Amino acid sequence: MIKDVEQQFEYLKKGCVEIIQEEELKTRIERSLKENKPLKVKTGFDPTAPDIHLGHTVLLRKMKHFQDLGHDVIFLIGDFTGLIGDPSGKSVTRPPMTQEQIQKNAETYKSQIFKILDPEKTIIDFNSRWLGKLTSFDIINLTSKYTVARILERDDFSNRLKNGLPISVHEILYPLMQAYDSVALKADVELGGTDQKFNLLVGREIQRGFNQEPQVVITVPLLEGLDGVEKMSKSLNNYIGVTDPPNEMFGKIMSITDPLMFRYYELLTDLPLSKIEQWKKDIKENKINPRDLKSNLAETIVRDFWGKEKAKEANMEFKRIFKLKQTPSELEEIKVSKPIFPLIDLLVDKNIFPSRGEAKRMIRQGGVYLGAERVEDIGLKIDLSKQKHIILKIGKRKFYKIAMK
RNA sequence: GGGCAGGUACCAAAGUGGUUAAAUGGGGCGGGCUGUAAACCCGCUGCGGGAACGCUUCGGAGGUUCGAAUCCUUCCCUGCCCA
Repeated sequence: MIKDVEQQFEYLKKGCVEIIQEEELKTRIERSLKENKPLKVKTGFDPTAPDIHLGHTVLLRKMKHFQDLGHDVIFLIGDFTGLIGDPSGKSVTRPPMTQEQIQKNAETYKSQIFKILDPEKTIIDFNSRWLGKLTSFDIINLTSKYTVARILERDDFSNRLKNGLPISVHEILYPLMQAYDSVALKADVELGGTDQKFNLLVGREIQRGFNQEPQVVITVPLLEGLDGVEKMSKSLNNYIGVTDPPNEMFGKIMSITDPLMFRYYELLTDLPLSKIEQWKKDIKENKINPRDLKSNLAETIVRDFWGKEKAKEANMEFKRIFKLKQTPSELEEIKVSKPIFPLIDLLVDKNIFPSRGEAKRMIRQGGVYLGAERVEDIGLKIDLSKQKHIILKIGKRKFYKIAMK
């Protein structure tokens, strides 16, 4: 463990967008060292989306850095604030989650976050523990410590206000509730994505209101998703999940754009910036093929989650399929009970397409292949009476093996 | 409580009695070119049907009409102004 304040500070600062305030962080580190008392570092997570993707790992990696230095990291599951949902314009109050659901999601989180965090050093907590106990009096007391004008400063709110969109009262409570978490935990530091900056700052104000020393706020960048524009999220379906199988993970990374590749290098690997800058130069000067750099990135990331062997295999598999145009060595098998049946039926029954219209459209457009042949006829029947199985290919990357039961 | 403006497909946004399964843009998907990159080109994008065609959609429920997303009634929702 690093005993020097400046060194700790530098270690923590790397990769952050903002630290509010830097001096305060140094002071806290110093005190923590002197009193031999770890800092309490809080990070909140949504209870309804326990599927961790690479976007979350940017934050998790920073949490890990704090753990490396011996500080206490609190993985806070917002099971109570989840009832509100971080304001996003869709101002629906979500039904409360049952105890079982919460527990289940927590377990899922555990199984995923410990690919990065140290299980021994991670404290998992739930904010319903204190938010659920607040009385009406407590809530009024809490709301008295902040003003409407300041709440409405929040980007999302001011935009909606400007555009004549609704803002429900419960939504403006969200930042206050999240802020109260910091009071309840007596947090020294709160970590979050840059989109959380407002909420994190309210935490400081509310802590002051409760006569606590305001937390240091640290923001980390939001990772762009596969499209390279929107932030990575499950709902936009532009994500790479930490539980994605090696081949899938590898493939997804290979599909990103070149600029995004550098972003991923920066935020998802430990490579020094100087190296990354050098590569950018090399590409410009045609010294290096971006494709090779990308497969290197893919292998590096897959290795972090699946180990060296699997990562290598994924790389080879990728080459086999896309470079050598061979079929994957392992593919999803579809078992059928009849030897002869219309292809369309299969496509819909096995949920490859949501409707017959969609399936027909795809065939008409030449996106369906059987074996090496592109399917031309919508009414085509699959015949398994002469061969054991047949390879079905949808688009460029989906493969299935059809065989008799 | 009063006045005004709105609620259209994944999103944005046209359409104000038939020619509208609903313009256009974005997104998504497929094809071509490639490095599963970018850019670019072509196509598709409610459900069923091989097709002809049929069926269900324009906040909800009723109604007028041969015929409604378009007119009427009512309810729900949103924004703005006034109180």
